[in-house]
Amino acid sequence: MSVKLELYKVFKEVAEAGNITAAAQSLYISQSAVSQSIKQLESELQTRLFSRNSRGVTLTGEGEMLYEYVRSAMGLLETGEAKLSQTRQLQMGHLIIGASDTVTSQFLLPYLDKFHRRYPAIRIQIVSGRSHKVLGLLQSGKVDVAFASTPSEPGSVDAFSCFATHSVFVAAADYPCDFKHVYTLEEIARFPLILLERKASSRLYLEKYFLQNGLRLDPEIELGARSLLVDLAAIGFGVAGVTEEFVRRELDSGKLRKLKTAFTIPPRSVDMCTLHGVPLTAAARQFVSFVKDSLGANV
Amino acid sequence: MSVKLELYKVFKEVAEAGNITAAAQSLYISQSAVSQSIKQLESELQTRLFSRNSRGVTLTGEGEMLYEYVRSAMGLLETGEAKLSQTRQLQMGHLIIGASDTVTSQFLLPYLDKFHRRYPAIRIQIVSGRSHKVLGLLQSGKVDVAFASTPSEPGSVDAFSCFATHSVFVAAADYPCDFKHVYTLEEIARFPLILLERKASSRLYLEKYFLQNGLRLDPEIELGARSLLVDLAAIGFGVAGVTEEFVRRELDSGKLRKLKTAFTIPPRSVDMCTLHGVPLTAAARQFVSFVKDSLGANV
DNA sequence: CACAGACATAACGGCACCTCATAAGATAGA
DNA sequence: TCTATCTTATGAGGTGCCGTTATGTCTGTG
Repeated sequence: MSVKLELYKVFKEVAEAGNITAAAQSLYISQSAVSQSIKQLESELQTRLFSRNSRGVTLTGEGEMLYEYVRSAMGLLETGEAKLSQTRQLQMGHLIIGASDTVTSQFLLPYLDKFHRRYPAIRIQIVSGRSHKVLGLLQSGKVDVAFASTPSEPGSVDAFSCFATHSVFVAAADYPCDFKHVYTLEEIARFPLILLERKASSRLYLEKYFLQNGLRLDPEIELGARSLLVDLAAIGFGVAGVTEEFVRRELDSGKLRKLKTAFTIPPRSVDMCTLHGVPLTAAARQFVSFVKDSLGANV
Repeated sequence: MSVKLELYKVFKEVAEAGNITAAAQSLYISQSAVSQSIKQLESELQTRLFSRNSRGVTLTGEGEMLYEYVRSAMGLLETGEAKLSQTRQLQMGHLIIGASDTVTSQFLLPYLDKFHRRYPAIRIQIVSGRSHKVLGLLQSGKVDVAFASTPSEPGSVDAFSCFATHSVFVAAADYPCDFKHVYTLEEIARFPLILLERKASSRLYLEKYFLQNGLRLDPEIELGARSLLVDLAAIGFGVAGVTEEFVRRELDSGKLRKLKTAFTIPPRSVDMCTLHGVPLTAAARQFVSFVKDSLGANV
């Protein structure tokens, strides 16, 4: 493979033209240059590739064999370049997003829908997972974009805040509690609590906040899925610690009511994260600006 | 495909090394050159192919896609070159010979056998056909070497005389004729004759010779295969016009006897023909010198 | 026999590529 | 936090290669 690859390009052209002069014209170089290139290639391969006659040149047996390989190889490179060009024009491509189910359904869905309608040739893949997991996938290059709260290592990822989540406590409208009363931390902690399982970052965040104020959270019920949490709260099992943005519908419909509190848990931001300094694929780049633009317009 | 192919060689190396400096060492050029090449490739493809970080470089999504194509393409070129090299060393290849069945069995066989034992990796293919047909195949490049008598266009083919064939008339030892008598053309023509079918060049040659002397040959029996001719003559059907060299065994064993003639039909040469000015494949070249050397040694 | 067409050869000139040198970042270890 | 040592990027400059022009050689063709 020490042969200069440019020579193969000339070789292919000559083989197809069957005529050095014509090949030279196709290549926009002089006949002399082509002649010399073929000579050089033959010398480097130590094989006669063409037989010359007065009406042009013809491939020898060996030349014909080589031509098949060269043709395929050039074809491959050409299709590679073509695909690259398509990708650049977002006419194909692959976008892998890491996000939790909640973020996907509560926030991402409309963007995915719009993006997919705008660029139907781009395959979108969602890898489901919590903040920590998807950030790991981002670091290892398994996903192009990750949606997470509280990025662990701020230095290595670029984060764009998409929306804030507020932790609140809710109960069924007919739950035996005073919705007019302004509850303290201690009072909240004494309710029969319904919380997410401990792996969820919002649960950990909540627990941490209470602990900072000297209180241990001891939930009555722990659940894995957010929808179950809402359902149990709605039928009056107790007070649920939830993210306000994700129960907006139930609050609006009156199915659940928010408890007034004397304290305010600082909101947490859900960020769209990409690896710092690592170039995105065209598709990912487009998706990111897509989301940023949409959010920027809304502000 | 306007991209300089050399850049792909560099690209592949860098992709595999994951490190520009290391790739530069593998390519025996400076790090700077590699850096510039990658930059140029990315600019020409208008696509970021690598992401740079302090410990080296990594392929982007697009780069990875392109790499697969480039790797395959380079692989193809490499195997092409490898095959070429094998061919040159006669460790593989293809040799197509055009010859009549008679020439093959009566003359070629020992050479084929020896050649094949010497270069077992070379596939030998025999295309069976008479002089005219195999010369046509030679002209159109379907065969590398053709064995024929009386080449039609002396200018365009190189012919090497392999052996002479002598037309003679034979009969069974007990055939009612005088083997002491010296026959004239007319006397021969009056025998019940056994000849090959008219397509055979030796038959045509014989007919032509008689015609030049004002005689039409009117055979009793016409046959397609030489062995049948011998068989029929042997059981006394008549006098057969044959090529002496091809009935040597029968003459020696006394199964057939030659009739003495007052005339001598000029011998015809069977030539090994190759296209003039057209380079042979390594295998063909080797076979031709093989035959020439063997015959030269015998002379 | 002259001419046209095709490939080969020779000599030269420019520019692309490579090298050297240095800068700029990032990481790891003290 | 500072330094040593990786990495890649960039700048400047020389030279070898490649392509150009011009001419030679050969072969069919009118």
